[in-house]
Amino acid sequence: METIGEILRNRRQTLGLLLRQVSAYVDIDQAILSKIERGERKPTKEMLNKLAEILKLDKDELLVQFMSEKIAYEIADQECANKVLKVAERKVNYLKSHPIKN
Amino acid sequence: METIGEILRNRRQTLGLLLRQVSAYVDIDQAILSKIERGERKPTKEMLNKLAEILKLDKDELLVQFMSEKIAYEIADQECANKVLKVAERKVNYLKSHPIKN
DNA sequence: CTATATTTGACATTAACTGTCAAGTCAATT
DNA sequence: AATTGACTTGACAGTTAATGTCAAATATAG
Repeated sequence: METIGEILRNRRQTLGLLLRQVSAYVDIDQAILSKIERGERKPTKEMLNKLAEILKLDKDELLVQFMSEKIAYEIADQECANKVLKVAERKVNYLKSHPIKN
Repeated sequence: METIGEILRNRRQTLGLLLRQVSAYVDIDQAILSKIERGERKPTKEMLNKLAEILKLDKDELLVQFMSEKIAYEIADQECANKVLKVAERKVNYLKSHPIKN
């Protein structure tokens, strides 16, 4: 199972790009990109979009990977992780089917 | 669909308890409990456990409600919310089936 | 009106997150 | 071994977010 960081790093290397080049495009310090690739920091959505662009990855897919990873790590230690996800799904559908929010 | 806050408040009122009494048991300021019940603040897991005790609610169930609500609000605005949950489930199962972490 | 319950907001404290930078490691090359 | 280039690491400062405390404001009941 590939983490976001691994996806980004593998893709970057496949394309033969350097940290320096990618981080310049995304407009962040290369130290940050390095940390993101190693899972030490989390990218913002803006960064993700830029990364998807330069690495020619699907933006939505990358976002899904990112958010699901975040959630998974949040709850993986819980006995009831799967139940949490099931209930979350019900709540999401409820929220979606129901009009305005704040 | 009942929020955590509503669950707590309804239950407290059903039992005829005052904010003051419950907050004393949980050992927090009653202003905080008031805010929790109205969704303005999030309880910690410790608070949740104490609340479950004094309100005679199932701890695990309350935790599930809490975490799923948190997740639902995090992603409900996303087009791909359901996909995120599906992928998160796969990741959770992967993490669980795989030995140690950090 | 007053007494009790709850809500609200200002405030201070603390924790978490961010980006920047310089020094450090590591591998390949000369 | 010294140099070079790519990447990593940790200290630091700045910003934002979360937390608790308290007193004043509202509301509700009697």
